[in-house]
This record gives sequence, C-alpha cells and structure tokens, in this order.
Amino acid sequence: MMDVQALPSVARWQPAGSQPALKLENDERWSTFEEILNLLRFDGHVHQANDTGLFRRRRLKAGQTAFCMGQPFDGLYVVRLGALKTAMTHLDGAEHVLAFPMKGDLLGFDGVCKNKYLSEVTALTDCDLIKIPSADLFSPGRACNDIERMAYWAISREIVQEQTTYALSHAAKSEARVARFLRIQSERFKAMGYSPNRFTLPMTRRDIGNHLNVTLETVSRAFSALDHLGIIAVERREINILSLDALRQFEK
Amino acid sequence: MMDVQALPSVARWQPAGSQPALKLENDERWSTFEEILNLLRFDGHVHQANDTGLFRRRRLKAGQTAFCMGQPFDGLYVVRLGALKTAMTHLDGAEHVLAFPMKGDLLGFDGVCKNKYLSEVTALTDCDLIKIPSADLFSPGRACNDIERMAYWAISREIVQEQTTYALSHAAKSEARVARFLRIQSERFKAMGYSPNRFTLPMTRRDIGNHLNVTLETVSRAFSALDHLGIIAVERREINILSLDALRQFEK
DNA sequence: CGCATGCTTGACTGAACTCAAAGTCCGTGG
DNA sequence: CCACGGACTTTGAGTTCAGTCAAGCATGCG
Repeated sequence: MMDVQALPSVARWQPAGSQPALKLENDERWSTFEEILNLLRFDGHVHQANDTGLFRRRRLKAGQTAFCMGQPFDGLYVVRLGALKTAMTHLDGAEHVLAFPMKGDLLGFDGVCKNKYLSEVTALTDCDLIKIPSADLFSPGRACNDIERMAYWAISREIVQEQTTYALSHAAKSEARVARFLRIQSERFKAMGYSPNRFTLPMTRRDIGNHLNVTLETVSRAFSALDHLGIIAVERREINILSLDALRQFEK
Repeated sequence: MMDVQALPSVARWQPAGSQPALKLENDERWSTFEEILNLLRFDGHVHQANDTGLFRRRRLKAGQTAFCMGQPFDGLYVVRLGALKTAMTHLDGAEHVLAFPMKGDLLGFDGVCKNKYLSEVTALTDCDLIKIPSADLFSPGRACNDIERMAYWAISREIVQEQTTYALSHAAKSEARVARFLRIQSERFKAMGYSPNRFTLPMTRRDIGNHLNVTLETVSRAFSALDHLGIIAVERREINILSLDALRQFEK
C-alpha cells in the first residue's frame, strides 16, 4: 500500500490514525494552486484567476536537507507530506532547533531578506514539498492577486506559530514545557486531520530537548513522569494522550 | 532643544551619542514612502512610482499601547522614533516579552493571519510610528510593486530577527545570554546610526529577564559580573561596552 | 551477530530561582 | 524646599530544579 515500505523505519513514519495513504497515484510531480490553498488551510477567498499555474514538487528522503544556511534563496516551500526540522547553526557550531514543520506548513521565508536562506531544513521522514518560485512572488508583471495574498497570510501564520513556540519555551518548569509541547503537537495533528490523541512523534528526544531548551534526559524524565501519572501513555515515540485536560493543567 | 523635556524621565530616553534631535520641525503628521524605505534600511531598488502616497503617523507616550491582543488588524507600523516592547499574554495571565522594537523595525505582521493582532505592543519611551494601512497592502487594484516588495523584505527581516532572538534564548548560561543580549543591542544601535559602545537601555531588568527567560535578579547579577570583569561599565540603564571582543567571548 | 543510535534511569553537582533587605532615583505633594 | 512613596536595582543566603556523568536496555541495520 504505502510506497515507502523498503525505507528505514523512521521514513515509514505516519501519524497514528491517519487514513491509509490516499493511493498516491498522483505521482505526477506538479501541484495546482488549489492544492496549495487546501494544504495551507487558507480560509480567505481567492479570485480563481490563477488556476493556470502549476507548481513543481520536490521529494526528500529522511535525513536529506531541503536547503542549508547561506544557500541562495529560490522560493518558498509548502509541506505536502512528511515532517521536517528547521534549525539555525551558531558561529560556534551549536545548533538550535526552531520548529518541526509538517503538512501544510510554509518554509523558507527567512530567505527573502538577504536573498539567501538563514536556517537549515532537514527531513525527519520522507517528504514531499511544493515549491513556490521567487519569480511567482516578486515578478512585477504578474497580477498582484491570489498568490500574494495567500503568501502574506501564510507568512503571518508562520510568524504567529513562531511567536507561540518562542513563548512556549518560556518560563515554566521543564515538565510543563514538555506538556505544552505535547499539547501543541496534538493540536497540530488535529489541524492536519489526524487523531489528536494518538500520534507518533517524528523527532528524537534530543531534538525535542534542543527545541525546548532542556536536555534529552529531562525530556525523557518528563515523559516518564506524565506516563506514571496516567496523563499520557508513552512507548518510544508513540504518544497516547489519555487526558488532555490534565495535560493542560500541567502547563502552569 | 528636545521637545519632550517636560515628560517623565523614561520618556526622555535617547540613545547615548545620538545626534541632537534633528530639529523635529516636521511636525506635519505624514511620512513619504521614501522615508519608510530609509527607516527600514531597504537596500533593494524601487521603481519610484509610489511617490504620491503619504502615510499617517501616530504618536505614543511612554506606557501607552500601540495595539493589544485581539484587536482587529488595520495595518503594519514602522517605528520612526522611540523604543517599544512586544509581548504575548498567556491564558493564565503570564506575559512573555517577544522583542524590543526600535527605529526602523516593523510591527504588527502577526495580525494578518487571523485578521487581528496576536501580540501586545507597549511604548517604553515616547514613540512615533508610521502606519501602513492594510488597504495599501491588499487592495487588488493597486499596482503590485514597491510596497509589496518592501513589505516582503521587511517581514522576512522580522522573521530572521525573531529566529535569531529565539536562538538567543537558547542553551548557554544566564550570563552568556545577557552578554549576547547586550551585543545584539549594540549592533542594533549601530545599525540605527547611534554609538554601538555607549547607549541607554530603554527597558527594565524585569523586561530583559522575561525576554531572556531568567529572573531580574539574574540579569542584575550578570551585569554586575560583566562590570567587575571590566568588560562593560553599567550604571543603572547606561551601558558602556569596554571590550566587544570580551563580550563575544562570554557568549559561549 | 555486533555495532550504532536512541531511550531510560540513577546519583551527584551546580546554576539559577526564591525570599529578603537595603539602596537609588524620580516625581509628587505637603 | 524637603519628605514621602513608588518603581527599579543591587546584593546576600538558602533551596530546588535541571544539567552532567554514567550505566544499562531496546531497536534496527549491516
């Protein structure tokens, strides 16, 4: 059924409770503007004048990088399938995980400013991205319409998510951060149409810890603690949220 | 000379070494597109076709809020003068300081997504903002040109700054974070045309601590430590960086 | 099978938080 | 003018939480 059977286990990752991989017959490597709007869950209205354009897709295997820091900017990407991580590498080599983009998220907007990407994007699982070339965003000849509006909207959403994430790393004890992280993951899976209660984390404890600014041991201990309390059930990367309310209580 | 003499001290705030307030005769409350480009330090090229439009300014006294969480989105703002803080308030009432916007920074883009602002902006000093109404950004009739391009560029820069800030709050001991904070402040003052070595912080220790995710006491102790080491000279909010290199060493 | 990677758990240590007191600056009002 | 109050800052002492180091287990891959 799934066309990635032969790949390493992490690549076979799918959210628990997801529909059985809708046939993937559409192996033609192009996406319509409408598909992008659906992926982004854009709720504004468009003029339907852009139906003509097609956008090229890009496949990534788990572990591959979509783009690196310093690479020249060539467009934005929308995640069609899979999970990734974005990170910044400091001068001293230390890495900071910024986010874990998944289906429907937008990538690469940090590249517009200096005309090169300023973060690094790595696929955690096999991925399928859709590219929106910079030409489609900036060419002055093109009608200033749907793509523009959608891009603004999506970028704004990314900013909000980033702010929220940043706020997430704030204050609170380490266990509370982990609880908040799980709650937010749950909401994201729900927004993508998957089960908010049962899901499989695509990232390692180390990545989570880096993201939340705690050590991987602390993440592990927090998971165990929440498990012992009966709030969640953890088995490696399989998460089962038993009481979302209790989880929320833990965030304070 | 300065037209704010009668205001409380925090309102009289000016970066040390700034030019003596260039006459402020331009009390007409409108700004040109060119002024916005200069403020943002936009380095792309524009078509000069937008010279006609004028943008309304908005004055704020220290302590006033530019906009609150939940307020309907009505446009972006560029800081013309002064310093502010942006913050998110959590459900439980806890506040997280996201950034300290100053001259040339862009505000309000988090409002596009849900059509309402999702952060709260407070003036730390008397401020002068320039408003870019949402109509100028989205009206389909308008030529898709300079304003669009500038907005993209500026937003991307904001994202980069936010990512950097987020990464700043990462890892490292509290003293290192404070050192990094000072270094970044120094660079921002330099970018605004002020002295990178001598400046006055517009925000309290509490705000800095909140922003860096440490307590105000820890910030104070870090300042004292850096002072005793001869790396900086601190006197309340007056900062004098004696050795930028030593400060950088401290970030690791 | 053996190795590499990732995860869990324990014991110890140290850095940052909390609580507390005192000092400084500033604006206000007597 | 000076006294007062409030906001901000500094510094100290005790405590707690999370990092470090280390060992052991599970999984998956060659």
